[in-house]
Amino acid sequence: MKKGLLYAQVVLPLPLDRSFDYLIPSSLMKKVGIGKRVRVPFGKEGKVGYIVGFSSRSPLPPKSVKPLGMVIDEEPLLDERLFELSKRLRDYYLCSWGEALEAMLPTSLLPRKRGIPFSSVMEGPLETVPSLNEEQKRSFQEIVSHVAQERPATFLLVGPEGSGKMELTLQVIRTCLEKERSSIVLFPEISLLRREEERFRRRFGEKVCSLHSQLSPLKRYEIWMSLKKGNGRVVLGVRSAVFSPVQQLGLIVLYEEGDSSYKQEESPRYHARQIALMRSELEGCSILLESSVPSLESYAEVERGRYVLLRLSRTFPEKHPPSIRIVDMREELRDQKRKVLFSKELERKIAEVLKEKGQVLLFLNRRGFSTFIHCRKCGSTLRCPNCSISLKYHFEPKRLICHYCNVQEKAPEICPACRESYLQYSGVGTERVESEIHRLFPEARIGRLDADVAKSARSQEEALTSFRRGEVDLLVGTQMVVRELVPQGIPLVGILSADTLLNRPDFRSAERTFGVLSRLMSQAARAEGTGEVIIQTFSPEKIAFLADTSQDYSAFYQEEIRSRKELGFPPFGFLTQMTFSGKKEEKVTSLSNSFKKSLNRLKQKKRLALLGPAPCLVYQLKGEYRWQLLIKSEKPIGESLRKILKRSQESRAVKITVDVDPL
DNA sequence: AGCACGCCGACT
DNA sequence: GTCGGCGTGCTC
Repeated sequence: MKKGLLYAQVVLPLPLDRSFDYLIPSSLMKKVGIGKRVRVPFGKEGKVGYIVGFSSRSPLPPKSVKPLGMVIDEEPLLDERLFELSKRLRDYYLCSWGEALEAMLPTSLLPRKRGIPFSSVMEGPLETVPSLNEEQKRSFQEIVSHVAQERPATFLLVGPEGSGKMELTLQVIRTCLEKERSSIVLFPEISLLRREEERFRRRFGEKVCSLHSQLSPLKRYEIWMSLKKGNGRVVLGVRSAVFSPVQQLGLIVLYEEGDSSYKQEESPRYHARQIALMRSELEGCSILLESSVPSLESYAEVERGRYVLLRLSRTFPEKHPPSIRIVDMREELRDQKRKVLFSKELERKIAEVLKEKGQVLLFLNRRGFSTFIHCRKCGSTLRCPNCSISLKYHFEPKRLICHYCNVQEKAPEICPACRESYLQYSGVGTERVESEIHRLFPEARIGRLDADVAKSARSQEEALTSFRRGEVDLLVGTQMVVRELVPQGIPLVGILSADTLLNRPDFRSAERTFGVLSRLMSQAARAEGTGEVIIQTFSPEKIAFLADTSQDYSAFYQEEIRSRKELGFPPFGFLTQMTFSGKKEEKVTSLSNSFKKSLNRLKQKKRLALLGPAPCLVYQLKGEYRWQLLIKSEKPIGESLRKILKRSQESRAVKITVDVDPL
């Protein structure tokens, strides 16, 4: 410690945009250091905070400054680079410094938070390295030339499942290891990580470690500390592992880079890809983004010459693309005089495939049995008491459930408003599809996979493996079935309502739809015979375009990028979403309006476009009113926004949340 | 965020 | 007469 520095500046794990000064007792003078954790008196209980700086004077009257309790760490938990990263995280995503630091540390180092104990140790003989084909070799050389010469670059590796993306990754990592460089490999979810884990271990043995929430807190802590010491060289993990304290970081890999789980939906609302880019700047590592369907943002970076595009095609088995049928549900409605779940064509096709002992996959992105219940007498709809959302009827557990706050009620026999028994259950979810299939095809063995089934990891895995093994003839599911299920391909894939994907009030809805359609279509690609995809929709023209371009990403890209440019949405400029929430609606609206006025002063200088304030899509959530304000800007506006926030946050009747680069 | 303090409504 | 609602201010 330098002489004469008396006060330590400490940040705390609270949403407070400031630090607190503490006197450094002479006994601790040798132990203090930037980035070290300290126990400090704070309020009633005291807290654990982080030293972020020192000063020789404090603006406070001397007797109101309290001394540090103790210095917890011998060495700072985060080295200079990660400490610097915490500042960038704080500034970019507008959280407090303390929150940023906490997000970077394993939960076992945070007070009052614990993970679920789990342990997996696996050792086996090291695997021999398969050779790459010509196409893979070219991509390999390209990446390795950057990594080896320490010219960091970001690569976008595009290829279908079975094109050897993972093998290529393994070999790049091996080259990194030869250069004493570590790697971080990120997966969207733990189940995907677990699927690849063994392969990594067989290849790299003890150099591999996994870092995720299923490990016991102690294990997590041990792994984290050993990484810091430079022991682990290949880290597998989900989103938060992007902060792994590995030494000599050479490469960060994001598997399925467009997956929305890379975005954290609580403060700090960071995106792992963005953090990877920050680490690349600070530590000079390369980034490898992988996907079967790249995100529009990443592809745009390729077009701008900032990312390097690498393509792989399928190796073995060779697959034939499926035939695609788009069923116009307007005609179906006209012919059958009522809304139907299955078009005649889809029903006939399911019957055919089942008869030939083939498998069927049905996709519908709505869970539950009925998605809304209304009274035919008085017209009222059954709504959640806390949220402005219609309640969904779930056959299991035969109750009405709110998908936002999870409130559950008994399903009423009579209308709660008019007390008559004219309640109609309509709107279709996966449970309803399951029961309908059961009625139409009583012989078929049916499986279902959605968030309700996936509540336990085991039943999720069960649903998948029983379909893979052919123990189930027909699987109905939500988003969770879009990744590859059967390596040889599925003869029939039915998309029951493409409109529920497309008609969402979100500028990314076309991209989302395209992603789901492309992935489902590749599932119907078969090594033997021809698979078929039947898409039911009320907007056949738009869906036809998205389906046709599924084999040609750049055609989709050209069209979509034009509309993004027209509307000024990403990748053209930045988006920041502000949400104002509180129990008193007029306070919420007035604060959101006055916030807009403050922003208006910056409008010219920073070239902002302000959309709203408008009620959120779910404008009542858990009993609170919510309004939002969307800010379009050319560059990040964190700094200006923080200043305005500081002035506006005085009233606590309204909570303000900021989401930078919202999804 | 958590906690204390302080000022107005329905109750043992 | 009290218990308790949540609006406001403070934490080094």
